[in-house]
Amino acid sequence: MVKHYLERSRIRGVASSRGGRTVTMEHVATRAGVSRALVSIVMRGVPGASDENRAAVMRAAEELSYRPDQRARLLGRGRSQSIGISFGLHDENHGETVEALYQAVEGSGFDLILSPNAPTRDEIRAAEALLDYRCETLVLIGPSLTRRELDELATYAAVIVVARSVASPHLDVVRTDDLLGARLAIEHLIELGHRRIVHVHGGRIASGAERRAGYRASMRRAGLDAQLVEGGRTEDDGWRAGAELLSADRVTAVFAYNDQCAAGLVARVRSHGLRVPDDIAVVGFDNTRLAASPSLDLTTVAQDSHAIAKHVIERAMARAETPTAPAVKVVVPPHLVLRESTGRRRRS
Amino acid sequence: MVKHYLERSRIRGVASSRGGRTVTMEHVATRAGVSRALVSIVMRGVPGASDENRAAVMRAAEELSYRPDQRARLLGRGRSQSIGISFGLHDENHGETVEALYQAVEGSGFDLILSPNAPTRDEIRAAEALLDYRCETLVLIGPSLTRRELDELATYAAVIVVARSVASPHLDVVRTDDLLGARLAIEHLIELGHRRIVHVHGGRIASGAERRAGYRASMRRAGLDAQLVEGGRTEDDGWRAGAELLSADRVTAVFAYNDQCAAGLVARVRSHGLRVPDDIAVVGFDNTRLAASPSLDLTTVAQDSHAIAKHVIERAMARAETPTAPAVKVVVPPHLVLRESTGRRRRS
DNA sequence: ATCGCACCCTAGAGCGCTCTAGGGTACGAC
DNA sequence: GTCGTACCCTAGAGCGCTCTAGGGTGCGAT
Repeated sequence: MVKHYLERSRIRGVASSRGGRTVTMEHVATRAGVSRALVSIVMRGVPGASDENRAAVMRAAEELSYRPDQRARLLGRGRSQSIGISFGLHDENHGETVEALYQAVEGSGFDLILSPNAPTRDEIRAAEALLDYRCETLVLIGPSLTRRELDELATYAAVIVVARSVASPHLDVVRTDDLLGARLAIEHLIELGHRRIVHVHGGRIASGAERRAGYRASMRRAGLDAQLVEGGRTEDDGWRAGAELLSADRVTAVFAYNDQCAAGLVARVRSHGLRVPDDIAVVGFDNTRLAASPSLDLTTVAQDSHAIAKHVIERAMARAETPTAPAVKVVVPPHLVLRESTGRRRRS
Repeated sequence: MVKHYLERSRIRGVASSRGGRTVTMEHVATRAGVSRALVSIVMRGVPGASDENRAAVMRAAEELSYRPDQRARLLGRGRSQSIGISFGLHDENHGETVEALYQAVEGSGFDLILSPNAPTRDEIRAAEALLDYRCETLVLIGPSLTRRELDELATYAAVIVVARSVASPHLDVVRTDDLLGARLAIEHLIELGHRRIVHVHGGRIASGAERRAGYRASMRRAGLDAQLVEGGRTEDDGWRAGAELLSADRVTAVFAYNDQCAAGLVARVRSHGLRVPDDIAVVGFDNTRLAASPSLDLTTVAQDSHAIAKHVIERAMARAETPTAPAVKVVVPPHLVLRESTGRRRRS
């Protein structure tokens, strides 16, 4: 195995000449005895080359272990054909979506460029980095930007907001039907015989309002009283909410904003000697790995990240065609995953 | 606010002409009344422009809301000056490192390009994507590639392995001193009076061997018997290991492979009515958010991700200068974070 | 023969930057 | 006045691709 990098040269011109580390299309063309343009045709997999030459080019590329330079590719084609993704580096659910996006983009000819946001790297920063790469479309997962900021971003590139609802006419939105999700959770609990069902809500976080509304509507429909307790997205929030629950009267079931919140909550009530689901049933949201873990075994509302990803990519491609088309809002139905935290085993 | 994208044209040439969406250096130069080269000088922030022109260029750029095209930038400079990062999309600890890397790279002139790996996107795939962007350096966080595969990657670009030790002479390594970490954990437990200390280990996972060795050495040093139980990196693994622990004899303390494993373990022993730390003390590794959550409040070995990131970037820059220099192995000391799972409160 | 038409293939002009080489200019020293 | 020397600035040649425009070639139809 040749250590190519040992031969690497600091002299700029050398990189593209024969023998240097960087293999370009030129080298492949020469070796295969064809023009650069034809190599381009073959590498892009478009029609316009004879089977014979196609094979020759592929072989030459293989032998030189040639890989097209992505930077040059993007620059060369007029449109960048790349989709920028801004996501929360520490948000497990975002990771799920990103993974699904990679699967969905496969074979579409588009590239994904990631730009994480985190406590020390805000969303504006993340989005700007994507703009610098001339992404045609910005996919923002669960953004906490204001509507004004989102609209401004939309002046620079097409923007698709995921996992949050925004009414702006300039933004495509793809999100889970949180209302339905909440309804599935509540109806399940009611069916199990619960009457005093509390919602530990997410406050102003993305989707918080929708889940709250869904909870309220479902309770009303069943003729039950809604009872809200402030929660949040983290275990800490759930833990705190748990304390409040313990002091509440005869609560038998809880619908939490998300799985993490539910986890903290479960930990708290368990630490007070109560059992889940016997003393208190719990439903989460998102179906994260955590929910599936045996220590929690949490009934939860699962978002269909594959469907979401599929729609996002479709939207992105459609936008690339017709930038001026009116904004599209896609709502994807979730489904309920039954586990022990609502007594799956008792039922079966 | 003008909706630039509404004016976007499919006609290729138009993009660079005045009035189109894409603002190029040319436009800024014209507006500021200078050459493209001077705009380049100003945008790069290098010396060679008068204060007067510098201001004029900045103003023109501002007015046109110009941002240099990153793709062209990378292509234009001979060296790509970009560092590719491969990380586990679902690994919380990797996220921590990535965030620290973004902070560390700040102002260095280098760019970070992310490529996640996940169950449906293997590490080879992730690394290849980075090669396509002509990253000078590949930073692989906790890779589970074989040494052979790593060595092969090193023939295409400089490779820095993070959070795993590899003996190859072609690979720089930056990692936490796992031996020391294990020692800190064990010595802490011993100091608290524990004698029967079990290690729920990580098997063949990255760092698993080192932490095991550190545990063994520390126990031996204290004249105690080592006792290993198979664990892993997930809560499930910890949960399963917990079962085995419960049947073990008079174990009073556990050192787990990582925080997640510890969490599963704690959940299991608690579900059997045992209390942490009263009946059993637990120490984790990584100091993830989870460890800090009130439901766990886990004593844990904290990796210094900022120091690690700093070393990684330093290494990457040094490699860019002297690709042929011998491999450097950097070991960063961790520290112990005391929390309730080993009885912090009792001590104070 | 001549034309029309696929089908292959290539030349060459970009894409939007960077950076080298070299041209002015101003000013102090001689 | 001449030279040296900073200091600014610009022309223009890349970087490694893509893609349009157009040049063969071979073959069946006329």
